[in-house]
Amino acid sequence: MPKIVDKLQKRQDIALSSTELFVEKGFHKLTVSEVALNAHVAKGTIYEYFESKEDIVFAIIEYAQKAYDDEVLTNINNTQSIKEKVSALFSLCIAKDSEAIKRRKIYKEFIAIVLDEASDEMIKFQQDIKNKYTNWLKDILLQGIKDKKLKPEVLEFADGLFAMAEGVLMFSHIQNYFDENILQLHIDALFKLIQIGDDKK
Amino acid sequence: MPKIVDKLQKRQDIALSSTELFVEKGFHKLTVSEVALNAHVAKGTIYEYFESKEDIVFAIIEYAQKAYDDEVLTNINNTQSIKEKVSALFSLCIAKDSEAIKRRKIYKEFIAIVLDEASDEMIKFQQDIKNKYTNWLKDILLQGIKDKKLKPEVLEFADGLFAMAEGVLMFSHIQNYFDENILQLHIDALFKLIQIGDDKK
Amino acid sequence: MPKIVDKLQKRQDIALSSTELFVEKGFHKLTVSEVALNAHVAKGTIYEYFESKEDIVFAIIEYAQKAYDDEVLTNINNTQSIKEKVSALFSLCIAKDSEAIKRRKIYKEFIAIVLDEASDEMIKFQQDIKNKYTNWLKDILLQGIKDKKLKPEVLEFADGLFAMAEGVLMFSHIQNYFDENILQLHIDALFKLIQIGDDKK
Amino acid sequence: MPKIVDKLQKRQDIALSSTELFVEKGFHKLTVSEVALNAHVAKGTIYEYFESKEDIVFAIIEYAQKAYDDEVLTNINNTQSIKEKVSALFSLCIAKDSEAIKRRKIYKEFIAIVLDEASDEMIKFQQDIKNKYTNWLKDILLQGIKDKKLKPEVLEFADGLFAMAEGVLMFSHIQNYFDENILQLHIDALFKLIQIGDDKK
DNA sequence: TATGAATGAGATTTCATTCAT
DNA sequence: TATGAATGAAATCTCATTCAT
Repeated sequence: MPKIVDKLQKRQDIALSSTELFVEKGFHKLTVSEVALNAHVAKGTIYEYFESKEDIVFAIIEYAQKAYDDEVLTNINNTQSIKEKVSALFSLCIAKDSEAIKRRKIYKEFIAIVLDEASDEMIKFQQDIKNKYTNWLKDILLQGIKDKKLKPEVLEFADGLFAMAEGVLMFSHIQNYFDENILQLHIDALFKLIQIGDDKK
Repeated sequence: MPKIVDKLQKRQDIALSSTELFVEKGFHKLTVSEVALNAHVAKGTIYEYFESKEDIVFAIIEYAQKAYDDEVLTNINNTQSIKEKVSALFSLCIAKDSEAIKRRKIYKEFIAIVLDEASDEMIKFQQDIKNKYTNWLKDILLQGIKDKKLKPEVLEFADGLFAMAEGVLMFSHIQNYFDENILQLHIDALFKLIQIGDDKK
Repeated sequence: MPKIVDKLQKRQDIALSSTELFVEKGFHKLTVSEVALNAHVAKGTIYEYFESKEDIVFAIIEYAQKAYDDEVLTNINNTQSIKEKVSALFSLCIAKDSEAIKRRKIYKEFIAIVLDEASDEMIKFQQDIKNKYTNWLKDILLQGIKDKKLKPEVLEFADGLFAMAEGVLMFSHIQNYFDENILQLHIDALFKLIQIGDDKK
Repeated sequence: MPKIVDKLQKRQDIALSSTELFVEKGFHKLTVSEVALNAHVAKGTIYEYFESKEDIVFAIIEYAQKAYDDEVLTNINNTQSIKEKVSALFSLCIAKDSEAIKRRKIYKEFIAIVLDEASDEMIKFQQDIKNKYTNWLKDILLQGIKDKKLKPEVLEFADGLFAMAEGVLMFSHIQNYFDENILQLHIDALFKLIQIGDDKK
């Protein structure tokens, strides 16, 4: 059993050490040799911990996603207003710091892989993310409804909002696109319609 | 005197003949040899009409997009109600016929390429599509506003709607996803909020 | 018969028009397409006047050599002293003007081809050049002997001098090599040994 | 533990095993596939030891040159008279055995490459050879001067002699050229002029 | 005679993966 | 468990030459 822990640990170490590299190069230009070099292990060793290059990249993505999820949850809990919570939920598509840029790149690379040659495992992963975030979003909105701050119809928009965020991400490499806080604007516009009364204050 | 060839025509012929192949295999698994075989020309001939493999794929995408744009415009003009027009605009993300499936695959492959290694030319192309469709959408919505069928605020949702459609596309490979008419539902939900009066009828 | 003249003329035109190109790119990097483009004829037309790419390049070299030979002869006749005549003979390996640099490049490229894959025709051409120049050189030296300005043994050095000049050429791409007037120095050193008496004046 | 390989040794093995092949075909017609076949390794393996085809060929040339240098030095030391030492130095341009023919071919191919598309590295290598041999030659001549067997002026001919040898090499493929011992004749002629007194004995 | 579209063999190089040690 | 040498399939692209028109 400690052996298993060790294996898992090393797997994670390798994946994490190559995250930056993956961000820079993307799936197709990342080579297994580079990953090995970066992790200070031999090329053959990589295959003791991963089944294939795809497996490596998937692990990188999973670890990054896990870390991001934790952070998002924390941020949601640390904010008060509904809109802030929603923004925290979608920070991937809103934030401008370099960490966010890196994460966007990882997520976009993930989507690129899925779009190009979706494996069942990856599709499942994508679906899980979608469900997880949509559920969190619904929880937030439900609370807003309970607190009479949002109209009940708002629930219908949870999925749509998530899709919108995803769509915004797909344009994020366009020059100046993020300068304009696109998703935030969309959220604002939507909230005008679904908030109850007192936004004017 | 030499054989006279309509170079543009032949370029299109080659691109079109390989569209199916591209849909099946995607950018990375498509080989120039296959394209040549498919077009019944020699490998070298391909390079008389295209500069590189990327050029081939881009041509395939461009022709497909052009054909789709024409169809969309026609469909928009052939429908009456605003909602139908909007649905026609987004038919890529709504339709279920095999032709639509193929087109979705092409578009998704295009996005995958852009996400993975965006060339300026491709980004520009993506941006142009976005602008074109958003403008068409705004025209439709404006008409709705003029006809007092839509609240003026609706204009703010044009970009958001487009992003939403794009996002929906990014999930379109998920099992059963399309059975539920996702984007149509989102549009319906949104229209409830932005239509004036008589939707209840 | 006028037809033949025309053919020859056009052959020369094509060759001459591509001389500059050949100087720039060398045999392996020169393409037949470029030659055609440069001569304002179609690719196929080239093969009406030349048998192969090698044939084109050989023609370029031949015309250049012919022109150079004529010039050398003129220069030899226009100078008085023996040493000047010898220098005129070897101007290819001595001169520093851009025209000379171009000619050196052509000749060196010719040697490169011969060294790499000597065809009988090319070897014969090289041999002819060698014989021609050696004979001219001998004529000059003979005159010097007759005029009692050179020791009779000097005749033995004709071949050696030519080889020396050829060898100097083989280093001519070395940085600063030509600044030092290498061949002229060698000739001067040799003349000290073979001149009769009065060089000190 | 992995198979331990002396990378340098293997690099040399591959280069040496392909020397013959290189002699036969020259740079442009030598293919990496052939090199691999010849060395009984896979094509990919070649690239574990060499960066490019040019790198392979350069290695072949370097190893051949190194071996030749050693041999020349030995031969110089094993002979007594100045003229013999000089002949030993230039044995590349004099010897008639098959080994010498092979070495000439290698050297000529090297010159062809340098003439055609000189890389800085290759030019430097050529220059180093030139300097090395010229220095050795000067050492020999200096000893002759010290021993009062050669006139001091002879030193001025060191560079010229080397150029002459190089030049002779450039004609070495001409039919019957070597039968006549060309360079030896040139050397003899020169020595008549620069030797002190007693050559007649 | 002139054209230029078509050819297709062939070359270099990359890199994920395997496996003997 | 760790290694890293070896693999070899596969991919893109070039270009001299041909030939139907």
